[in-house]
Amino acid sequence: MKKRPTILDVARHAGVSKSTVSLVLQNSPVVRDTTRRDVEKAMAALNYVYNRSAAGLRGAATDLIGLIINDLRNPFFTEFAASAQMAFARKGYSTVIANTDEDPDIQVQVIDSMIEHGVSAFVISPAYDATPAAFERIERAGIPAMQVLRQIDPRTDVFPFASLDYATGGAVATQHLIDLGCRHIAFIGGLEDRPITLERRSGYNQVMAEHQFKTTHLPGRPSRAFGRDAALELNSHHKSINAVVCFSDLVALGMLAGFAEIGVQVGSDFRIVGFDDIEECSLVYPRLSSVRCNTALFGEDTANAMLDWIVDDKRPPDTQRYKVDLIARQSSLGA
Amino acid sequence: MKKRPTILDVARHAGVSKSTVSLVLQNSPVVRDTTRRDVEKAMAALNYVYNRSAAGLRGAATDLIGLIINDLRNPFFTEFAASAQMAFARKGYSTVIANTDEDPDIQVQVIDSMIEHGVSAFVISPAYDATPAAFERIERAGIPAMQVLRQIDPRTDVFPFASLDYATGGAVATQHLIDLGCRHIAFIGGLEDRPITLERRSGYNQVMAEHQFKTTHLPGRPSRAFGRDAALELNSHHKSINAVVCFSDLVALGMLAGFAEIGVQVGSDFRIVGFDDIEECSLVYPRLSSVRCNTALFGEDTANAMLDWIVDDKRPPDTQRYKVDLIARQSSLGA
DNA sequence: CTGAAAGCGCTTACAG
DNA sequence: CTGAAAGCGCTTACAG
Repeated sequence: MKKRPTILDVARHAGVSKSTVSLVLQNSPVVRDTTRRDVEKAMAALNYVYNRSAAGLRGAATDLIGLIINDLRNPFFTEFAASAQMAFARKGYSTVIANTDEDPDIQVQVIDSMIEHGVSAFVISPAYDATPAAFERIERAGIPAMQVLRQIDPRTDVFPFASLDYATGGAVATQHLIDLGCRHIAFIGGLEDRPITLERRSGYNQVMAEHQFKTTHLPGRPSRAFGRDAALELNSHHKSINAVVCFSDLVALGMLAGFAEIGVQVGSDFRIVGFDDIEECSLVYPRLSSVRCNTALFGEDTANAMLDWIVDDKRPPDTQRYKVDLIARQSSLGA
Repeated sequence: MKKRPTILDVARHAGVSKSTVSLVLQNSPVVRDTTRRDVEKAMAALNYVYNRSAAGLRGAATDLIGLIINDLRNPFFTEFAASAQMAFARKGYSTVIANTDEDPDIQVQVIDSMIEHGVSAFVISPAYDATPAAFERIERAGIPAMQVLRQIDPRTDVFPFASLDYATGGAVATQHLIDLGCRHIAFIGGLEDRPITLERRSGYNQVMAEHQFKTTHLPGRPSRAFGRDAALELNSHHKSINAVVCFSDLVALGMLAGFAEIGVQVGSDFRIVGFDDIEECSLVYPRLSSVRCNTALFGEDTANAMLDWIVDDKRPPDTQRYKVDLIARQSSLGA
């Protein structure tokens, strides 16, 4: 673990001054091609590695992006994070990812740490109950930050918000079931009072109201376990319900498992539409209808929007809603 | 976005020299408590943020760990990465995560980038077909690195390897099915010649050989889609097979879906054991028996092993195999 | 196009 | 316990 060569070593080896080496490093057009080649040869020979700490110290912007995710184990967020990270990587940016596990304290801690590391931007899918402290620190540090998927700080003029058009998704799913002849449709899952629950359910509420159908909501955690319980619950206490829009695919998949246990035929006896369209939807039996959020594209677009901001100073709109689509499959259409 | 205060500003504000501030920053015991308090008050008042680039430049080790994952979208790797990241975070280390998507070129690129950022260690679940270039660069940079889950570089004395005891897992799963009376057991899934496939299958092969039972292997991608196809395939062309050890839970879950489609009762007509024990196993119907790998613990232990290495200079063993357990559920035991 | 010089914000001996 | 000084490896004007 001997000392690494510096630009001075490279300069000596190539027979130029260290400024010239620095210029080559920055791809300056001002350096003669032959000189550039000499320098590059020297760097290769000496096994030179660029020291970003030194560069950052002198004022050059770092190419580090902080990506903070409330629940990295959830496939939906994983997909988002992986897509964003790869989009950043394609443009030469490195990503520091942290999972906060919905813990506001961890969130503050990782934000502080990333600020110290000099990240040049934040993309945050925040934990709920985040204290204002989290965003305050970012604001004081003057670092551009976007909130995605959950709007915690109301000042979207400071922290632009990007998410998916959940309300429309809920509406389209509900209308789809009505078009199939369903009248007794429930909305299953989602923790009460959470913005995302409210958004997804608002579309359902609105369409049901338009048709003057009665709404039913069984709130609950967005998990398979809750979905399974909900299926059993509906079967014993809400016999009239014969179709559901689920808060998430995990809930819908749990319901699929629950109905399989008690022998209810999903797709004919009972129709289900999930939400998110995770990969598994097209692979389970029966195939699960779902509102596709195209998380991968969303992650990529968010990354690019952020790069536009920090590179070209083109600030994203205060609020951006990406389109969602209904993917109809066996669980609502039948076999 | 005004300039941030430096230790010099803090020193002035607190009426001490900047060395003293630096000492406080490093929690040196040499500073008087009252002085420390003054300095801390000044830092709070000025909204001081520590500049790690500057510190790193002067020689202090960075607290950055590079975590490189071949497929971050796979829940198994997500779980590993999230656990490792959180274990690092608990000890005050930040993690740069990159997903290589099995692309050796991206892998080389992110390794280079992380070296430039001065990561003080690498934990790598490498892409297959990685050129030796990837590890060579790390070696030349003299950065401690562990390979996990896949051993690409044979020099485990340089790059310690940590994984799970897959061979024993395969053996235990097979023996479990034999204990239940099965004789015609196949091993389903896993790409041929991949080390992990060979390891997981070797346990199966060995136990089958001990009992002088005939082995059957249907290789294939570790995906739900392949599992579903394999179920149909077995049903039409391998009628005698009535039990399987699957390469992964995804394959097993796919088979569950496939058998559901064609009306085969899993748990009685046919027994299935998966591999990995992802969360979903205990939530599908029928509950899926699986070889539990305890990925979360593995991720945490790996992180701690790495910290022992870089903090206390306690190098991990060349090869480490973490224990796996069979979790028997309905898909093998019956309802 | 290239060189010499100053300085980014810290840490590290070294005196006191 | 605290101060003054040097230096980490770069970048950035500024001359030439």
